[in-house]
Amino acid sequence: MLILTDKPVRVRFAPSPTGYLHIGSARTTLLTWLFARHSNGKFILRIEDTDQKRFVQDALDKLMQDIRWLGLEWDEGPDVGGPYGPYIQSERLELYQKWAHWLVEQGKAYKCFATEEELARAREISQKTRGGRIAGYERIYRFISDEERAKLEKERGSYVIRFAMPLEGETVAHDRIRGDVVFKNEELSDMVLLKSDGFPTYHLAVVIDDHFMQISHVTRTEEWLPSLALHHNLYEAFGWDEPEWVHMPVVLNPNGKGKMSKRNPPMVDGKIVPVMVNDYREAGYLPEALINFLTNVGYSFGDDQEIFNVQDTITRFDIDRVSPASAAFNFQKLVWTNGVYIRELTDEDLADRLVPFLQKAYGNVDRAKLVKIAPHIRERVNPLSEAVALLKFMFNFEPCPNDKLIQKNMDAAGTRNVLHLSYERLATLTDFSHEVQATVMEPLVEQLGLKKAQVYGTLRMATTAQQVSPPLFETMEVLGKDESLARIQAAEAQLNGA
RNA sequence: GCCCCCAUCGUCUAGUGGACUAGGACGCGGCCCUUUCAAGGCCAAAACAGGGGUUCGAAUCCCCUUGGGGGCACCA
Repeated sequence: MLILTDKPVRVRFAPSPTGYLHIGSARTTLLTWLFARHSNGKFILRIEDTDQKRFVQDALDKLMQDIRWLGLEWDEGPDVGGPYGPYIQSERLELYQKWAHWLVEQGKAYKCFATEEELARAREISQKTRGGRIAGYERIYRFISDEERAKLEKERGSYVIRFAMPLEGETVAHDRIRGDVVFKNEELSDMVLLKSDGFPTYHLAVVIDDHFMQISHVTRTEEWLPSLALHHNLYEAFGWDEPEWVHMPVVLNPNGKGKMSKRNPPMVDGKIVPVMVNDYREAGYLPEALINFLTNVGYSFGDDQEIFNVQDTITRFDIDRVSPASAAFNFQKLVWTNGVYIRELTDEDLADRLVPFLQKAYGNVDRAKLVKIAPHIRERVNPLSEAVALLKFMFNFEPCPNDKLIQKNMDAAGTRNVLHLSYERLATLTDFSHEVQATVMEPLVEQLGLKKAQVYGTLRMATTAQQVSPPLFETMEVLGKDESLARIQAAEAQLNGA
């Protein structure tokens, strides 16, 4: 692909601080960040808080926390500063106001005094008389005389500033991954640039900030494509060099119907698929797995490799390989990817990552024990929060009732017998390793003429009270001889009492 | 409704006019392994939306249709 700009790469992620980070935003942020890192450019975080009505306390902190958790560090931003600050739009109001009025002076924008009612009426008339077309209905104050304008300003006081779009011809903007995008000017509206409260709209703020922050490439999702004509014309009106446009595909629901949305959470296998990055962290998805997975939503390296680390991803990333087509969120593949990463963790690392989940559920946890059990649960905890249920027997053991103790095709007497004989054999061991346990237990199974599932199932229920647990002998080894035998004995006693 | 974007297995995708009897991965199905649950191994099913062109030759280029997505605010 031909290089359209030789300016140093400076790209930004510009969220509106309304809550946690959306998984779709995370994907867009990731691709933007990869582009910056690959190009040795700058990745900038800018906060677009120009809607006072949507202000959410704490949202900024949550947002930054989520982005950092993913490992997408920014070079310039609200907390780290930088040469083009401030990086919060509400702190840049004067700039927007100055340039909005400059456009008015140049005759490229105008003050609009329309009330909501006037606008509604104009829209209605436009719809009726123009074959359903509503573009342009808002131009009621575009062509009035200077005298009228002065009069209205005196009478009404408040106004918005609208951009005067070209009325005929075409607007053509070039997108890096879509090529030329053509708009018929007669279809376009005069959008509001400066609201009556003096705050800019997104359209004005984004163009001014991107210009003054020297943004080289505007990366955002497809949702913004319809306003590309406006932004393109704004650059022209200001007489500024246009950045390169890069409109990325959106992330759709797992079923491909509609954007991922937390308001209508997608379902897979009857379960809700998390939409916010924060939910993935709390469920126990590894950030590196999320990054790996997200890289392949709407992007691919072109080979058959599925697992790659961040460093390789940065090195090999090529923005021209971003697909123009929207992509469904393949939740099952994310789960699989997460499993791959979990299995690659060392015992220590896995234990460390497990601690917060177990601590939350059971209070203080013994890390040394976790390290010991780690190899036996590695392929059984995906996401990590599943460890809470799987390891309950270690941290909050509650003996199981007799009916659970008694296995398929067995009765109380048989079960008691299994427990008793197992106890006797295991009690003789000085080495309680799982290998040695097997050497005494396998012959017992044969001697009893029972199935392994029956004998081991009985012991599993006795020692863990769980239908599902790590492998039995390994589990008893970690539990220790004393504790294991005590539980077996207690189970037998419980059965005797019945 | 109008405007914009998009179109290969169920899903993510490879593919940039001949190497395509279309490759990989997830998922699904089967078999194996197995003390539960996983993990793992092997095998299989599964797609170029349709129609016109262009070309010696089209999954690849063009047009139309259809389908999907996005947008139509003093929200971003």
